[in-house]
Amino acid sequence: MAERRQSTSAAPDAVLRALADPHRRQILRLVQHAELPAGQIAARFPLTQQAVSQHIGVLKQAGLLTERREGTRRLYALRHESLEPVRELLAEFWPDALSRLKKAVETAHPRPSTRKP
Amino acid sequence: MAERRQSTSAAPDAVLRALADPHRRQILRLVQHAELPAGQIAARFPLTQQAVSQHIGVLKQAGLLTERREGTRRLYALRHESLEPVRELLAEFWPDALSRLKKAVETAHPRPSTRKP
DNA sequence: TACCTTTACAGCCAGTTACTTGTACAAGTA
DNA sequence: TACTTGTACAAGTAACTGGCTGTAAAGGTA
Repeated sequence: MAERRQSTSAAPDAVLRALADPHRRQILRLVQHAELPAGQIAARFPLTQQAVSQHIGVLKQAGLLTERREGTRRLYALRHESLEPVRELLAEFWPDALSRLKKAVETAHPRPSTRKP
Repeated sequence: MAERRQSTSAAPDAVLRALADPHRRQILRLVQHAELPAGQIAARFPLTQQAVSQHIGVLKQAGLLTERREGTRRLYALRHESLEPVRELLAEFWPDALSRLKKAVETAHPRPSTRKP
């Protein structure tokens, strides 16, 4: 069973499972606006470097992180597009959320007139 | 040892973990538009009734399902609002997705004028 | 060269998950 | 009452997860 999706997103399983951990979400927060080396990420947690490295591995495998090597360091950053499966899931199960998001966007960044004729 | 997860906010964890399983997502698809008794849900899967019952339990515990008893049967339905943590997560990590959703909504349901004062 | 820094890999372990089979219980029906 | 149906609860198990410690490898620096 479990037929393959032909969407740009692979199985959403890995993405959702990766996101279902507070440590990993915190890692994403740290790298969502700028790259950070693994060591600096690890320093923010009450875990060993190795444990954080494993979390990074999970996020990387889910496609949520980009990795760039610079000398001995590895710089990580959030790959925003990889959240596409989450958006699809929301669109499928809670289409009403779309309009709520729409309102939120309009309130946050009101545009003069961007409506379709 | 290994101090267990000190959940910053345990809310999204249960929802995301519950959603990170294809069987459970399929259950949600079955009940997203209409109630269904547990037995009819179970009949759609190549699993035992008990296994599906456990999946339903996970979804219920995450707040994703409502339960209504009718005689010996228990009718389940998707509780859409429980996807709120998913929406929040998307808003936090992929704000650009909001405008993409906004466009999708505008294309689907163009409104005359519904702006906030 | 030797040493240090940065990071991942390997192996171990306890707790969790996703199943299974067996059973109990509540609510209809004969 | 006894029987059937619909469903959850209980206990067992293999595989997975998330932490740990120890170690190796890649790349700088003296």
